[in-house]
Amino acid sequence: MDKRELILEATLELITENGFHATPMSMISKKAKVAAGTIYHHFENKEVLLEALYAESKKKMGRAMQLATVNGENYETDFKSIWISLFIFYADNSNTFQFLEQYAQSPFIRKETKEEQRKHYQPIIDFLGEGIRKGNLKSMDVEILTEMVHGTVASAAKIFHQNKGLSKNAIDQLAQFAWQAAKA
Amino acid sequence: MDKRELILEATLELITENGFHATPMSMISKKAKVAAGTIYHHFENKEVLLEALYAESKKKMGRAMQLATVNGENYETDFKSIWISLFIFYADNSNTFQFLEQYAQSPFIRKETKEEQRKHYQPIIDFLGEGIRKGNLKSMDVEILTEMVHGTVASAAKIFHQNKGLSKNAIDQLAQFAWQAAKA
Amino acid sequence: MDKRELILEATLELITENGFHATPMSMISKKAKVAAGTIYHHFENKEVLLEALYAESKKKMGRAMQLATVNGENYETDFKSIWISLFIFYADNSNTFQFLEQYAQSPFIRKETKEEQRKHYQPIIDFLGEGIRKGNLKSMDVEILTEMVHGTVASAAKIFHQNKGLSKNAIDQLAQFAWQAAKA
Amino acid sequence: MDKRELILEATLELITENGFHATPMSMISKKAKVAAGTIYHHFENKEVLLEALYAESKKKMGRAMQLATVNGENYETDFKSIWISLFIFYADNSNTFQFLEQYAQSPFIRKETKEEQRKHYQPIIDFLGEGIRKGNLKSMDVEILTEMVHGTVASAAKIFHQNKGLSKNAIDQLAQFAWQAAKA
DNA sequence: AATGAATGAGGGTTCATTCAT
DNA sequence: AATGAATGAACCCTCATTCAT
Repeated sequence: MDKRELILEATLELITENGFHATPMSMISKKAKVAAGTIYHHFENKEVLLEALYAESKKKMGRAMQLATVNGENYETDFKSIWISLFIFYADNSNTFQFLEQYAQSPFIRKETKEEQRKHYQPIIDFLGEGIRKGNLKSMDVEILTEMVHGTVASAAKIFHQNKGLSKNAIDQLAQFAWQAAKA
Repeated sequence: MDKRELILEATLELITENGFHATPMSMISKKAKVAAGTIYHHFENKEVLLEALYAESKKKMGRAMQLATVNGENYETDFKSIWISLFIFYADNSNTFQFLEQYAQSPFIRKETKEEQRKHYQPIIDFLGEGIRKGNLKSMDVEILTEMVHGTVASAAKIFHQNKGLSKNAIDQLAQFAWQAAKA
Repeated sequence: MDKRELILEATLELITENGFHATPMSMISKKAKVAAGTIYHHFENKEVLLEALYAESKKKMGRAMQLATVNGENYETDFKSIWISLFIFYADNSNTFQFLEQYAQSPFIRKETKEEQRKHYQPIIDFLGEGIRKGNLKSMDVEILTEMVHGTVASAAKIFHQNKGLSKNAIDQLAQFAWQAAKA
Repeated sequence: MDKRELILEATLELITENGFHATPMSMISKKAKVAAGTIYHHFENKEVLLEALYAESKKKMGRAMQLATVNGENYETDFKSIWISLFIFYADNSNTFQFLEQYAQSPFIRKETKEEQRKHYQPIIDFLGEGIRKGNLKSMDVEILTEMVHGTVASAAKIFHQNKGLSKNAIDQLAQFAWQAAKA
């Protein structure tokens, strides 16, 4: 397996468990079964490693949302489909979820990196923007609405991980929670 | 001013800015204008200092919510009043908000500490539980509903701090967002 | 004894023996019988430690030259007296001599530090300048003459240390060597 | 061009600029446009590379002095001719000069290597020895005299490089400085 | 209670060297 | 002969904590 991949994986696991500063490079190298110096062949330093992990995670999140079945016939159905896709991604990838939550606003990630990775989030912004224009959603600033809707997914995922699971019914109820909040 | 208070204040400010591990005790002692050893007269070690800060912050949050005018006449009005009280506390105390968000789930805070500080949160759980029983709110697990509603406040506060402000109108709209989500 | 002094002394000894990069801070701390961190209480980092040592050494050199008996009656006698004073300092302080020779032009010492420490050398420049004006010495650029005369002292000191000693006679002969070179 | 030669050249340039320990093998390999491993095909390790460079440099110095026109008619003229030949070599090859000055006494060069490379210096020792015997030069230990005379060349070269040049006149004056110092 | 110099374990990072290709 | 990814020991430096004052 690619060493770069092994390092990123070990980093994700350790960093969500211990936090950035409580995860020494030596611990990462041990978990990745790689020499300490090898990490530095692939990542300039610890910060760059973190940023690479952030970029990788955002990319995966973007891909997950594109798996939602959106056919444009019924806005509510499409909305819930996207909501559930993201929820499932967060539920299935607890480390990635925690990592993104924790580092989204941290000073470890440079503004430019965040800006650049925003592209993976653009489709959902567009979808909500369209909903606002068409009158399906509340007439709000689209950035604010996006943040609020995303907040409902994040809260739901947090509950999922605390509970170590959630029934199909409960998930649908939470999607409904989000939909009623956002709809016009 | 009490040295203990000065230390806690300096810690809050520095830790939200830099994170736990990127905030040396020496930096705290400098900001608090206190000798390094003095911190250890008031707090056994760095972790204990953090836990004390957590307890203090939760207490303040609890007090803020008790300022809401809840008269029991109209459930929706009371719901929004509490929602806005908490939001205002988070808006006015950005460091405390950030700190609680960041460390609520971090491994730095021992489970027992978290459990103990839950008491400050009990009134709102009771209020929502009553709403469910009375049929004002969705019939959901009260813990789940509480987490979801709290999530809307946290998202709103995050937006407030990113935007560096939010109009009265926008705040009311966000309270409405939460209410429509939660109501039966 | 002052820890700062102990550290400087250990550094001088080790650095002349091994060179800057071959002398780990851990080695210095061990020789000075001081914890590694203690060095950093007295010197910001390794480079600053080196610069402090340089400044200290230049100061000592300046003091040594002021011990020469210069009465202004006979220029040749005064010239040789100064020459021998500096020679004796270099002979008696082999480490300081080696250190100054080695680091005088090294990139470790910042230009500003060198400029600043030049003051300890000013008296001899003045003395040689006066000799040129009065016709006692060759009519040359005073900086060049100073460098050449200093070179003779340095060469003599090098010989002294290689030979592990030099007779009074030989020293006088070398002072004479320098005088004949420099005199008009 | 021969890779061995490229490596030696890169090493000379980098080592005079940064010093031995501040010049990683990777830096040398990059400058020489050669893979890291390739250096180890030509030189057993870093120390051996340094010693090879030392030997090469001493050889070049020896060759330069042999270019002096020495016809045995006038000792003073021959003395100055040799002095100037060496000076010109040091002036033209600033890196080699610096390197030899810096590493002549350093612990990096083994005694045996230094002994072996002394052969390139033998002709000048013989020339000065003859001058002493014939009464042209001061009656001194020939090794001491050689060191002192060489010191004047080295000082002159140092001045040359600091000044970034020196007039023909000045050079003659410095040769005269050396001659008056050494002559009987 | 308060101070701050001192400690030394442990962190991020570098780099001489190896070895499979 | 030549390559360059990989190694891991060793470096500089930081910082939680102690303790004599």
